[in-house]
Amino acid sequence: MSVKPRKILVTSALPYANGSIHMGHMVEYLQTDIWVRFQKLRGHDCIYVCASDSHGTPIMLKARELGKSPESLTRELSEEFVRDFADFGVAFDNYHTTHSPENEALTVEMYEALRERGDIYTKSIQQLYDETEGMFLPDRFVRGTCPRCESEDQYGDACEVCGATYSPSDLIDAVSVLSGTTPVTRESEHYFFRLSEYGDRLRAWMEEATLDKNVLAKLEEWFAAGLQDWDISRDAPYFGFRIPDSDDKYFYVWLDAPVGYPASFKNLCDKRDDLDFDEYWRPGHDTEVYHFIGKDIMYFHTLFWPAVLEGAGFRTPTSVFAHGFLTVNGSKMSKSRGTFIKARTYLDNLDPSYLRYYYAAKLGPTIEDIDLNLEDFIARVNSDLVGKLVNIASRCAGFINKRFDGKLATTLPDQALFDEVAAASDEIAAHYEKREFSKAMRRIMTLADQANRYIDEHKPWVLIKDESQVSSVQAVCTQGINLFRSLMIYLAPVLPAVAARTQAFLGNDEWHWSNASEPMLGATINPFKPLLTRVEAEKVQEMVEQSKQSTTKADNSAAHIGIDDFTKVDLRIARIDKAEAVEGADKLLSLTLDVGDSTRTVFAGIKAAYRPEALIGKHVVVVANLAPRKMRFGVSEGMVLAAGPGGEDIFLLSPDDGAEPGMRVK
RNA sequence: GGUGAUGUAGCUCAGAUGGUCAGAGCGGCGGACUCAUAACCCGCAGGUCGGUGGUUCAAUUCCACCCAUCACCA
Repeated sequence: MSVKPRKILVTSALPYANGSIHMGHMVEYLQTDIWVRFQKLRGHDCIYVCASDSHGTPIMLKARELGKSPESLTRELSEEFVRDFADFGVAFDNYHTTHSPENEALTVEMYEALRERGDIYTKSIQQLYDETEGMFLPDRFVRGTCPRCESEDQYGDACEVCGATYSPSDLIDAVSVLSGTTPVTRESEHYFFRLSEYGDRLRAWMEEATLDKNVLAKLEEWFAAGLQDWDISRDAPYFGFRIPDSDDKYFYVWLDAPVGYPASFKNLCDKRDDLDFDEYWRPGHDTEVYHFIGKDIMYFHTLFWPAVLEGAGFRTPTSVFAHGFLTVNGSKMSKSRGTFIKARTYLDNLDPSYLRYYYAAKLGPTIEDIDLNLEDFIARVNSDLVGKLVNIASRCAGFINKRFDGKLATTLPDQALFDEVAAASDEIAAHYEKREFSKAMRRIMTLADQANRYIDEHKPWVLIKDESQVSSVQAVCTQGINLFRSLMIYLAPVLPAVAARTQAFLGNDEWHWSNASEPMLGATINPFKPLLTRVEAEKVQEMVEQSKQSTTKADNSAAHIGIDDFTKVDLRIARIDKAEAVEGADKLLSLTLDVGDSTRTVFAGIKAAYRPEALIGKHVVVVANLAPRKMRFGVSEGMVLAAGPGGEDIFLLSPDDGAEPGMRVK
């Protein structure tokens, strides 16, 4: 190609190092990897960097819970991440960590540049403080009763029941998740970044960044609400970088996390002598920088990050590409259903090529969620990849190998058909470039259908029986193999492993995107071995089962308790005297219980499983000394024991005949 | 609660300044073939395009409201 290669730097969002990589994460890494491989195949200089996001309160606490230092926790997880990604064929040019000297240096440099400009100021704020733990509490570490709907046990930032948003101090009966004690309000000096001053520059940036319309809509929404300054500091104890000139203030993890992009790139520059950091991160160069992210972190990447870069004298991203979330079988990933599938669990059972293709077949450039429907996954992969695509090579290779000594013909019998496939090159490339992977896959599969139809029409298995027609068998199969080869080149970004096997099959064929338009003739190919085998439904089932197991194991691993702990729970037999639906509650039944010496009212979330009238007279087990809870519908004075995942599958515990209300369970 | 997105055949998804825009793949059914990892080829089935109103000669496509799902609210 005569076109000058573009210089492109691509990133995926940094995985947070406090848990394993799962199928949802993989949407992003596979989407990015496919795009990067496409750019490389086109001959561009494309660099793909990533890193582990290694700071913040959740990591600090997770490490403490496991009895490790945050450094070793994040190092171990990073090693796990790297293995998972590599096994999925995600080919980073560099993988680093945000807990690195490069990141600290760049974060401090940006901070000081912003401070010099006057874009940093301090302000005293009030925040909840856990006196037992000796630390300020992030919103998610405070729970209590929603101030609006009075639902209990809600997070400090929002109510999951009524959707209200508020600050932790608004909660009724707020409790620290860490110590269980009631937090107090304390003042603390925090550092703020004047994001509010950046409205015009951000607007200018979003014009030139050619963002997806959904991203733009979201940005407009935020602009309409008004840009607020950003609190970039956190109090000690905190796992992160200390703010210069301060003893006990740290940079908020979201300040240094995106700096991990240039920091990882810096780390790569130090290892290679053909890369210039400034060419990619200072203004005034014609390099391109793209961030692939999930739709949940758009705020950080389209407002804070460009503003910080702009203010600190760095270049802003060329664009930010946001994708949607993953659902499995139509719902959020669920541990109890076995659809919360870790990357490693998948790899233990299935070929990564399957998932790469399946995601590609569903991904577009929008923030729409995509669904991993496991039945559809099996059907789609087997039908498209094995039945259609690989089949083209499989049905031609035998003839070439057995009858023609592996030698391809020197001309194509149907140049027009080959030209049609070659002519799709630009269209498919345009789809890849715009991240319209699903359109690219559809186009490629339509061409695969044509290839199969061609073979069907020319019937080499019939021709081979007529000695005078033998040479046309070689021609037809050479046509088929060339059609297959071109399609595999188009698919190489999605299926690098299958592409590599194909290249070996074709005699170590070297590939560039443009090779798809040039037939391979007269060459000798190798014996055909299956390039990809079918997805086995049992393996998929096995993967789901293992995903269920890994969570039950976690449930069972709860620490042992002593008999003293158990006897603290006052379990009593109770008889249901009255049961009725609660007005306005979808799940609750109001139960009036006879517990021997008294009656009490208990709300139980069993409406979907039991009809009220069927419960009257039934004996159940109740936690009698549970602190009364005020609910929207009244006070619940205990808890009825039941098992099951929920919904219609809830099963009340009941004693054998003879047990009387008030008897203690022990 | 506010804001945004999504809701099209059993499944996964395309689609249009409003008028051949009711489609593809898979599944299903029927047929053909036997080179191929029971793959491939031909044909059929058929969903009032989430619901209710409205604008219009005409709406799945525009508007309003409602319902469901997802996300964000720094």
